[in-house]
Formats: sequence, C-alpha cells, structure tokens
Amino acid sequence: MPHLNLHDSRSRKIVPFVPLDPGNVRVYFCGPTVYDLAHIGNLRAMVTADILVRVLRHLYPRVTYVRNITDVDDKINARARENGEPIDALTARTIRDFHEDLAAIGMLPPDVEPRATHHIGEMLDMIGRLIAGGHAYEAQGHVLFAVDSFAAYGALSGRSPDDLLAGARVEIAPYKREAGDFVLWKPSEPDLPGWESPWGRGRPGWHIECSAMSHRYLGESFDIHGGGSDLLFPHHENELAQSQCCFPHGRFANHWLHNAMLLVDGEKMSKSLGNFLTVRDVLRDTPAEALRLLLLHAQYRSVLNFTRAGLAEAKQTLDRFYRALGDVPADMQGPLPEPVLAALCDDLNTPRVLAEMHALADRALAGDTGAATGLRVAGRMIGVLQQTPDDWFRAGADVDSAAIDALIADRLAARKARDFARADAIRAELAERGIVLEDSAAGTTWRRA
RNA sequence: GGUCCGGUGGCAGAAUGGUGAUGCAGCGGACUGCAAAUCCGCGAAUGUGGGUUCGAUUCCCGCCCGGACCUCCA
Repeated sequence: MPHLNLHDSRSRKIVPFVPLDPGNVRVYFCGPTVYDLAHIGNLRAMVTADILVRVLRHLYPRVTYVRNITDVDDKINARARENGEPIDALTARTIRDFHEDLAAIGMLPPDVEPRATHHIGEMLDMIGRLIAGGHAYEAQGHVLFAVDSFAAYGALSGRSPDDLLAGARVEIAPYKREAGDFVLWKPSEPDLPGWESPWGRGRPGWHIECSAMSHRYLGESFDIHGGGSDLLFPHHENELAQSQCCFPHGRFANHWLHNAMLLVDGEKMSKSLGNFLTVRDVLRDTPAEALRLLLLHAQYRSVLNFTRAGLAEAKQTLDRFYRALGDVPADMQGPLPEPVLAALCDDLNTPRVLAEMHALADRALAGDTGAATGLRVAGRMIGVLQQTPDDWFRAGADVDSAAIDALIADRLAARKARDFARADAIRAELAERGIVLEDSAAGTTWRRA
C-alpha cells in the first residue's frame, strides 16, 4: 500500500504523513461563518477536506473529522440587522442551507460539527489560562493576546513580526501593546450577542473558537488542521499561538493543509464584479457531480479558475465515465485500483486520479468489466459516479419517457420503411426538446443533451 | 511596499536533471441511411534573460506577468 504524503504549509514541503495515533487520526478543518449561502470558493475548501478524509478513512481504521461552525461573528450581526431578522433565525437557516448544499455535492459529514456559541465556556477557560500565563492582557474591556509572549509567532505563515508591522494597513487600536496583538474577547453592545465573563459582558474574538473546539474534541495535539490559504494568516497563526501558549506540552496541529483560492473567469469572486456564484446558482443548471468533478480537476494547491466551459467539460467527462460503467451496479465492490490510490497518496493528486480513471474507462469501453468495476470503485472513492448511467443521462430531462419511447418506435418503423425524412424529423423534434437519440446494434436509446 | 505561491500545447491540467501524462477543442480516417457514441491516426507547449551541468522545463539569480495574505475586517 502506498504511503500518504502531504504538503505541509509550515515546512512548505511534501512530507510523509505520520499519525500521532494510527488508531484514531484526528483532523480539524475551519468551517463556515454562517451569514450567507455557501459559494463555490467555500466549496473548494470543503471538497479538499472531504477528499483528505476519504483517503485517511481508506488508510486508517478510524478518523475523527471535526469541522466547526462559526455562529458568532460581526458579519452575522451585520447581516441580521440588514435583513431585519433575529440572529438565531439567520444562523439556523444558513446552517440548514449549508448542510443541504454539501450533501448535494456528495460531501461526507464531519464526525463532530461544533458551534462556537456552544463552546463559550471552553473559550473563557482558555482566555483565563492565557492571562494567568502572561500571554494575554486586559485593556479597556478587551482581552488581547500578546504576540511577543510566543517566540515562534509567525513561524507557521513564514513571517517575521517585523514584516507584519511593515505592511500594517489597518489602524492599530490604541489599547494594544503591540501592533500584532489580537482580540481574544471584546465587549459586546446590549443589542448584540454577549456572555458574562470576568471581563464583563462580551463576545469572543474570531480565532479563539477554533483553539477551544479543537482542544475539546481532538486534544492538545492532533494530526491535521486545514482550510483555505487565506486563513493561514492571521487566523491559523493566531490559533497556533493561543493553543501552544495555553497548552505548552501540546503541538496543536502536527500538519497544516491549505487549499489555494478559486477564481471565477480569471478574477477573484466578488459581488461587485458580478461573478459571485453560490453553490445553488451553479446547481440550478448543472448536475452536482459535474461541479464536484470540476473542483477535483485541479490539484488543491493550485489556483482553480472556474468557468462555464470548464463545467461543461466536467459534465462531458462524466458522460464518458458513465458510458464506460456499463452494467456495473452502483454498489459494486472491488479493490481500489492501485494507480488511483497512489495518485491520491501523492498529496491528493486528483488530476492524476482522473487520468487513471480515463485509462480505466478506455479498458472498460473495450469490454473489460474488471476495469469498469475499478472505475466504479475509483469514482466512489472521490465521490462521483454514484448513480446509474440511466439516471445520469436522463436526469433533468423534462419529458415523458413513454412518449419518447412511442416516438422511438415510430422512427424505427419509418427507418424500416426507409422513410428517412420521417425518421430524421423525429430525431429533430426530440432534439428540440433536449433529447438525443443514439442508435446501436442493441436498439435505440435516448439521453438528455 | 513586505511575505509567500505560481507562470507547461488553442483551453484545462499532470510530471520530470536525459526524447513533456491525461482530457477538451482542431484535423484526417473507420463505423453509421443520418447523428451520437466508440475506435485508429495527426498536428500542437515548458513567460523572459543569465548561471550551474555532459545535458534544465525541472536547480540558482535577475526581470516580466498572475494570485494569496499583510491582524477583527471590505
């Protein structure tokens, strides 16, 4: 069995993955801040985590996958006010929508999905310990982490504290001792969510929740922490600092995994550019597996440019794979083809997985049922090819299949009578409705265009 | 301005110190009443200038271009 090698953001190298406890691999990924529908950039991070966890589950008997939900945040407060709705209603609805969207894309649920607001006690406990240890201080109702109390601050993201100061483009709050100090706890206005604390009624800063929840569910040291590359600094740097200062005997995350950003039509996705796409926007006219496959078409550390043409190509690739599957049932069991596993173990090289799947499809189309089974198993491994070919080719066709069968019978009669004008008219009529007819030795079948 | 990542055929996208996968698109052919699918074949790439080396796309340096981040916030 090949060994799993993963890129580690801290060392910026691909290194062998060695679990702390092979009997229970522990993984934490930063989940969503729930104030709006998931967009396709969010989705890329979720798919990266999903593939990683699938590979880990294949290699190890038990994996504990924790993905948090940030449900206390200034963006949430602002959105709730904008919408004129209670914060609880906004977060509950957004979480429900998020779960629906991820399920549609074939994402395995995390084992634990902790919410920040359910772990305020753990956060307060950590903050108290940080103050006691001289790593945090209170100033004007805020509690701040003192970055100069952690010698390794900046090591994860590869920045020196001097670099950080040089480029600071945000006004430094006057109560900070050092410009790099960040908020652990801050006062909350009466109309905003808040919890009583030794420092007054307040709410947590952004980073402390992940430190508190990962500790609660995974311990002082765990295997992998991941998220989008935009989280590397400051979010993960700060999490690491807090956690290591609070639990000096732990290593926090042993291994850091970050996925590159997604662009839309070559540009950063933003509402002002008009290229902001939610998962739902895409799924309105695209099969979910096509969206998933598109995200797997690039290795997770490469910037991925999302385009409609790319989406169409992903759909076409799945057409080919579904043809190659033939009669192999969706739940067919078999060994995962070795080249596929080798590609996954090579830093989750999903493009190479797809190349291997094309090779399997070639053999399957040539009549090799073992290869067709291998394709099924490989597809299941990466969360695609979960349907029957009929379902894939006919889903979304807004038609009455009995009527189509009748037209196919009419056309067959016309062809027998060598009335090709009539036969072609039927083909054209169905084409108008988005139906493609395919003649073969075995008869005529139809699919959606 | 600072730190980091990247630039491979028309497009997407792997890999590699020794003749550069895979898919899409294109072209030619087989098959087909037509079409689709499938099959066979063809053309097509390492941003740029140096350096190291017998040999560089791969390693090093400069330049150009693109991207992420630069601390609670857009």
